[in-house]
Amino acid sequence: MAFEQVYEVVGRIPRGRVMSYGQIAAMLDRPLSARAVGWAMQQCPQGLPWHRVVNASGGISTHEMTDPPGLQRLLLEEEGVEFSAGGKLSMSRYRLVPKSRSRKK
DNA sequence: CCATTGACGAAGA
DNA sequence: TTCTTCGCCAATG
Repeated sequence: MAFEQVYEVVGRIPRGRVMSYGQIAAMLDRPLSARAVGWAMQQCPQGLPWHRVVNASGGISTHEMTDPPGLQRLLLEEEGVEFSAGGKLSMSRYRLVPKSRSRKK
C-alpha cells in the first residue's frame, strides 16, 4: 500500500465531494485496506484536502490528537456539504464515483 | 517473529 | 437504528 497513492487520490477529490477510506483503498486495488488508508491519513501531509475523507457511514472519524474536533465538519460545510442531525452527511450524495466522477444515482 | 492497536467496513444481534 | 464481533493492512512494542 503506497501511501503516496492515497494522498494522490485524496488530492483529486473535488470541492464539495467526499470519499470513504474503503473507497480509496478499493481505488488502489486494496479493497480491504481501509484501515491502512486511515493510517496513511494519520500522516497526511499539509496541503491535502484530508477533510474530504470520511468513513463509510458518512461520519467523521478523526481523533482530536492529530486534528481539532469539529474542524473537518466546518471545512466540509464551507464547501457546501450539508450534515444531518447525527453529525453525518449523505454519502450517497457527496460520495465521489471513480471514473465517472459524478454523484451516485 | 508474535501480539496489540488504530482516522475502517460489513455483517449479525 | 445502534452496538458488538470479526476481518484486513500497516505500524509499533
